Amino acid sequence: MIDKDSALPIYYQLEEYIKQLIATGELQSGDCLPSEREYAEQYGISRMTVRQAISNLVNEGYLYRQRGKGSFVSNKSNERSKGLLGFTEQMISIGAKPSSEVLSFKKVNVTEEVAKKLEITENAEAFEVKRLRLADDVPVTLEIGYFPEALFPELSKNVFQESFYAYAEETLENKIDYCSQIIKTDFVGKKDASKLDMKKNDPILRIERCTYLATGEPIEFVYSIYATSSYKLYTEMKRK
Amino acid sequence: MIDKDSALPIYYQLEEYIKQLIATGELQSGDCLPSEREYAEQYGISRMTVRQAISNLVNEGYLYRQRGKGSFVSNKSNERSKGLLGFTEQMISIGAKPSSEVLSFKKVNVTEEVAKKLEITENAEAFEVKRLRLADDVPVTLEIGYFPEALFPELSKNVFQESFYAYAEETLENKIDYCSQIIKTDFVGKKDASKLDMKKNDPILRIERCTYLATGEPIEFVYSIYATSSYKLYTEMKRK
DNA sequence: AAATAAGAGTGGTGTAAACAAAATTTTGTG
DNA sequence: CACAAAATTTTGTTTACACCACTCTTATTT
Repeated sequence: MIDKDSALPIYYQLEEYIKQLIATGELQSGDCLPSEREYAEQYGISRMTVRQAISNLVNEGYLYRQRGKGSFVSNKSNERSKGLLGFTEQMISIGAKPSSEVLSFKKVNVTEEVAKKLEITENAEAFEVKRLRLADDVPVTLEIGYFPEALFPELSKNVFQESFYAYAEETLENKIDYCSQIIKTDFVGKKDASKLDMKKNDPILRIERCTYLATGEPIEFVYSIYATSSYKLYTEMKRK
Repeated sequence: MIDKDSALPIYYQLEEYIKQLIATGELQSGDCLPSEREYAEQYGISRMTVRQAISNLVNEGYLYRQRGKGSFVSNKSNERSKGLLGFTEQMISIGAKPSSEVLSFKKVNVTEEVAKKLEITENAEAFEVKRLRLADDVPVTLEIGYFPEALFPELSKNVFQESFYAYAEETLENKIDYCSQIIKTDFVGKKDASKLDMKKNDPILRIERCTYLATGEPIEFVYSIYATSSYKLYTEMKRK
């Protein structure tokens, strides 16, 4: 269970072990975990190491603690969202087959608005990518994305046939951390309607999304429109 | 700066101190913090205590760490969203004056769908509240909310003139932790249109929101429609 | 029988120390 | 001067311990 000679940290091994118990149902919602001292004694490790494992799982929403009582499994721990996912990842997670049709790919000088969002100087270069994205071959969204040339000098059209998030996490040392979105409604125009198999003036979601690294550095800014007849937007927000 | 005799934990005092340095601009985006050992020595506290403070700030998105280099201030640390906010809190945070008009308030036996969302038995009792909510006296959303009678036996109409989230956090021991939302577009009906100062068939956002405690226990389920001509929905998602 | 006190168990906070791993700086050598 | 090795500095992991605050059960007292 716990291998002290492993290259992986002990607290990480314990984390994965507890996650697995939850996944298999051996630990159910509301169940009380063994106490920190019990874990420490059982595996011959320090209580602080156990605490680190449990603290991480609390931060990730799997567990919660109550002083004087114990640590417990959250009700939703096994069905909580996986957090921020790119379109490709999102489709896979709900069991749909994602695909992308790159409508255009070119290097441009960014507009004032995009420059501001990406925190780069106006007229700096960025890749502009227009994509139609499909779930199980049904078109659900049209996107125009901007990616700073300075961050992704090697960016190519191929990347957008696959998952950009996966590419970005490979290329950059720092992982993707979060995104912020502005959502409003609108009517679909004639051109976009035909691409999305909609009638003109059907309602759409218009979303502006900016994605950031843990450093706070923006890595993409995307305008998109969603046909919500075939797609429901799901978001989760954490308090404080 | 650090008061060892304070009732407040040392790590918490250090957290607040560092947050303040960021807020006042003494620590700017990308700046490197003093090392953990420096902090420990300077304030005569243990390095592990310093680590706890910094770890918490990393989790909250204020800082990020790089092994061998140091701890740094995130670019966005001073302008990150406050996370999940109720309508009242949200309006205050953007400087608008929130108000509520309670259209109806009664105890009902919940429908199958609501029972499922609130994880209570079908036909269990809950308070049903219909509200029109305004920002700076402009109507922006219509809500029908359900609140389990078992959790809030004392719930009264007055609560909904104010902020329900504030009431819930006072009443319950466990704090509100997160919410999940399903968002889609629709056209507004005749009745709702008049209440929201809209024309029939204007586009709206239809949102189903369920709010949970850290235990995973649902405390409210709300159907709402938003007139996004006067209101933009803002969400933030964290990765992993 | 009810109220109180004591004890045991839980997570919360804090210390001191050691070594590992990664990045940087200094030093030594050719 | 340029390059490599060594030392230093950083965060990362882990241990062992001590005491506090809170919750619950049990024993004692009233």
